[in-house]
Amino acid sequence: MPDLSIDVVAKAAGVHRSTVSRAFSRPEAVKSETREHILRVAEGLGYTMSPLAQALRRKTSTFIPLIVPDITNPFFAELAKTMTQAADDRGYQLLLCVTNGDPAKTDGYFTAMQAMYAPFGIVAPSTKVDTEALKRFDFGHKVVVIDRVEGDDTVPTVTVDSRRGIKLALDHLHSLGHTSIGYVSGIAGTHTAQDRMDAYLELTAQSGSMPVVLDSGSDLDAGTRGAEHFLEMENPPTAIIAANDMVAFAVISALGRSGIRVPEDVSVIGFDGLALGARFNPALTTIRQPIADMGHIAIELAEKQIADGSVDHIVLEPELLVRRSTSGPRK
Amino acid sequence: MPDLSIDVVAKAAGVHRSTVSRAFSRPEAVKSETREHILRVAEGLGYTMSPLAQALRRKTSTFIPLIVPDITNPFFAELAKTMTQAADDRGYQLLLCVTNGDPAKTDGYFTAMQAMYAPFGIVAPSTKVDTEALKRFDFGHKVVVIDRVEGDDTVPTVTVDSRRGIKLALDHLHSLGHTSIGYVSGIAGTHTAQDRMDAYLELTAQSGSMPVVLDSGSDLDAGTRGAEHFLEMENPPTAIIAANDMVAFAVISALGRSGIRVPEDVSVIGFDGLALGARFNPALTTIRQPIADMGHIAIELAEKQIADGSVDHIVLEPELLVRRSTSGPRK
DNA sequence: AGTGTTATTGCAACCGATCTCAGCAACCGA
DNA sequence: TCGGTTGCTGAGATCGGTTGCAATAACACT
Repeated sequence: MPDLSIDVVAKAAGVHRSTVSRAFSRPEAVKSETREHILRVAEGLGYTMSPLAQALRRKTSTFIPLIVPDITNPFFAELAKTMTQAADDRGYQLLLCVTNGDPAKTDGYFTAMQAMYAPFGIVAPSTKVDTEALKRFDFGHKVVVIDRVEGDDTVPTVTVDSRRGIKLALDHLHSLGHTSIGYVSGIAGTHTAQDRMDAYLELTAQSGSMPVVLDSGSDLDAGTRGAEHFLEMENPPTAIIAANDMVAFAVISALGRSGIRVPEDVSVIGFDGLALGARFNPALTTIRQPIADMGHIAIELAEKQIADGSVDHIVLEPELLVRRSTSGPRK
Repeated sequence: MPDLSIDVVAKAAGVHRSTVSRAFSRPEAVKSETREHILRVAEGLGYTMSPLAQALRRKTSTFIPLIVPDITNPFFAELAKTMTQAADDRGYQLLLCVTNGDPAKTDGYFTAMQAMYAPFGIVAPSTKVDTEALKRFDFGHKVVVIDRVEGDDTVPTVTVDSRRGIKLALDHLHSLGHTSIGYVSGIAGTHTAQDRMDAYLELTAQSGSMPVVLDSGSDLDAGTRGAEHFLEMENPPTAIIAANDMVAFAVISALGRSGIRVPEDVSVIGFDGLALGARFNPALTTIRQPIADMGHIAIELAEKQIADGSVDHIVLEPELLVRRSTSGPRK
């Protein structure tokens, strides 16, 4: 395969480089028969334009980084999946960047994304977003954040209404007859995690019951610790809200290890709506986040910001997904 | 932030472009004090080289694509995670490409990877690898496959010894007293999936028992169907080997829905060793694949092939990971 | 001092595109 | 028929680096 450059196509089609370039990138600027001829020749040669060269010259590319802390977490995996699709649909190439929670790495990805002339980037954080860090980078590069951001309206965000989600969970549990409902907090130190916790505390207080926070840690073992705490209680709650599905899994697993059954002995409800939940034992009742929508919207927000400079903050509605991990309280 | 190019650094340091270039890319070709001076100036300016421009000129980049069918599948997610790390360590940038099993997309990624001058790529397939497709692309671009490849020794591969893994599972189950052991096949139509199945069939026959294939499908619902099949049997096996952890999850979940408990009523063992398995209910006994090693080795194989043209086929040893989903057969 | 090496650095072409500007036809109205 | 548009294409500079080659300086040796 002899190196295929714009010049060989040009020669083969008997026109100048610049005409070939236009035939591809600005079709209306070329007589249509010329264009078709060029396109045909290119097709025959199996030619495609070099995204590198394009990016270099245009100072803008179609690479768009998605920065996630941990791809092993199914929430981010599902997000990545739908976003790859969404990006593809619009002619972008998603570059998945995994930071493992290391802020230095996040920084590195930001500079890399600048160097690659990414038109914008998406960040799904595991910690509260450092808006200063965001600012440090040439703000010609837009970023949209999948979380709430505090005290800074200049960056577009997508989130789901945490309070509403927790309310759905609480209502569901109440309607099943539960009155003592515990809470195990989330994996990450995000605003979202914070919001869910706050919502739980407030709403529980409002309904006149006592909040029971089984664990408020923010690492992967919160679920396990929450379960341990539960086991030590004299009067444990009859239901547990987990701040996210992964934690719910861990809680149920740890409980099961001690012979506590879900939902017979205690109900557990998650938050996320992972596909995996349907295959858990028991299938997990949960608050579903519209992950696919979040992906699409994140990209739309970025494009919108570029187009007209507007900075939106979209808040999506979660929904209750009843499966098998919740039932009436044990008598 | 005024556009930072090699020229502004050169001017600031009082040397020529090419010297700056060499200071970065070929340090030994520059007098050490000059180099240090340049580096210091660059540092002060916050300058980094443009990977795009470098790749364009050098006709080789540090972008290395990892092509996976589905990032939502924890096996691939874990692979991606360790590979990002492994790639990083060696100065590569991993580009995660998700095909959703679409061969056309795979093709697309291949051409894209050529265009980006990727030195090589890694493919973790969901179907039998189409070696023809691999060949169609300029073979200057090396590919290493994470699966066995049939009838073609020109592609480096990494796999784990399927037969050995199945044997470990069988031995474990036998040692617990099981004699009737069923099998639910894997998600993907890979050679690996095939090998596991074949190994099960052969080894079971050798031990004088009857193989019981509960489902041989290759989609996500194999587990569910396998469980249904199990429930319909008059004399169901007392243990089940699932071709991979995800299937095992589905089997256990579906069984649980019908009141069958694991491991009390039936033992289930998976294959993969996903971290998730530890948080399943019950924690999953499984055959662990050294996923992290596979990632590192894949990259090493690629580098080795580039260096000396050698094409290796590495077969790794799996290991038994006993958790809670297996126990003695029910009396 | 004269000559041969070797270590450094500058020059300029090149990678594969884009884009401004200028040139040239064809076309329009007067 | 002539000046003014308009539509299309070619020239050539440019994006941010790399690299072979030439030039110069420094050093060694006879």
